[in-house]
Amino acid sequence: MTQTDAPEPPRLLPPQLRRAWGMPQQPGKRGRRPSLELETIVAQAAGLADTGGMASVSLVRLADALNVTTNALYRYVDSREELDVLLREYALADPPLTATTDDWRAATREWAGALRERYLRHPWLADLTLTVPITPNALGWLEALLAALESSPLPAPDILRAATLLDGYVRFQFITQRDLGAWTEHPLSDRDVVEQVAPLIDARGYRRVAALFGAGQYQEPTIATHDADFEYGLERILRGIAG
Amino acid sequence: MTQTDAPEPPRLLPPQLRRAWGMPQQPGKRGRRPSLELETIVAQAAGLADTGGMASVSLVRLADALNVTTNALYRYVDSREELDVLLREYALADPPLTATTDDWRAATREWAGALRERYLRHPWLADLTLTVPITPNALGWLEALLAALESSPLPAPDILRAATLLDGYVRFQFITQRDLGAWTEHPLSDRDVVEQVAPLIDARGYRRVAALFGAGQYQEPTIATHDADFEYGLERILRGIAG
DNA sequence: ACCTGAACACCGTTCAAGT
DNA sequence: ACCTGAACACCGTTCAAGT
Repeated sequence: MTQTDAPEPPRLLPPQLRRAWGMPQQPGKRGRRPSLELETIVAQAAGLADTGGMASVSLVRLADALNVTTNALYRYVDSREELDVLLREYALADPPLTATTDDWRAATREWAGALRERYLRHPWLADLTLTVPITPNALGWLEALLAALESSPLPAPDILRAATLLDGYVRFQFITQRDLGAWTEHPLSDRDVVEQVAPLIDARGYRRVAALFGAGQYQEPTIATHDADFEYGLERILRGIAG
Repeated sequence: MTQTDAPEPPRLLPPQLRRAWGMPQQPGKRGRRPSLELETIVAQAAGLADTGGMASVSLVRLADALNVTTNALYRYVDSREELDVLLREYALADPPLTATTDDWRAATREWAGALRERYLRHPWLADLTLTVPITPNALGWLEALLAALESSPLPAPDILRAATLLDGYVRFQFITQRDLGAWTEHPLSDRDVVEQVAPLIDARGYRRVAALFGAGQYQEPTIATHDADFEYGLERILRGIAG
């Protein structure tokens, strides 16, 4: 007896995606009612991350903050990995509305600025493993960017590449600034260290790097320079795209 | 009694940097001779990472592979964090020689290609936390890029920003391709899933994303398209920089 | 069906020995 | 000075209960 005439049960999305897409897990089953909502769990996790960074988010601490046992969380989430996916979705909630302007540069700049704000608000967003957008909010951001680029001179096959370039730029630019900032606050950035390293740099013959060190370009970035640096790279990319 | 007339002992670099710069730790002290070399430890760690990814590198497994106790490693390395710094240096060993050409675009392309090869050879390089270059090999790469950009039309204050842009581009471009590739091999990329997600995308009104899905642009990137995608973004950046 | 208690196989790190 | 043994405070995850 073959299986062919038994109608294929509609294959479900993997649970990870199902949850991210907000689909009910086991609709209408009965028994003890859950004491938590998935949303409050994710919100709590985001709160922990906002306060102490991604390093302070663990299932143990999360459960603790929710007054539950660690294991109880596995009723709501399949794994730590899925929690991360949901955290990403949380930070990307309410993607910007599709722009209606004809000025694709302005629309793209607006998009990039909005995404950058998400990173600034939830710096841990940069710590989540980059994944191909397949979840609703991530796709919402992609949709908005595609809309912005629609009036650009780009040929169709280049639009996704340009979108990837822009999305990646916002991300890595934020990371660079964040880590550079962390370094500046770090004891290692003491003038002392720079003075210690300088002769080593000279010894290696890195004269261009030495010049940068000498010019103090490695020190004390301010918010103003942060914004200017962000704009700089974005502008170059826009010009490059415009061809 | 003040401390002022006691000559300040020459402040040493933090041990982390000292080791990365190859300076002897406690020169000439005597006692039991070390059974390991720092270099073999780092090489072994890199080997583990090459084989099983960054996730398979732990002090426990590393010590095991070296036939030592975990704690013994602390004679050579201050912390796991320092091991990561040294791993980065390992992957960036022998930075490219400073280019002598006048063609800054060609030189920059060459630089970017060389860095990309490092990522391809040691994919875990992308998993290490990005830090401000203060170690010899990282600075060597920066020096080479600054040299390449020297004949460009960039004003001096923009050179470091352009360098950051290029360095970041190679990194995030690699990450994007790697993760997209991992996703394509992943069961989630089944045609089934795409078919499952498609109606959800429609329901959200993401018509541009839906078009991409329909066109199959989300599927099966090849090495050829990888190279082409890399070139695409690099070319845009170069054009943007050239102004 | 939910939640707990107990347990497992891992982490990185520290301390008090031994040689 | 090096290395070991033992211990600590953490991880994520699984299983067998209890209600």
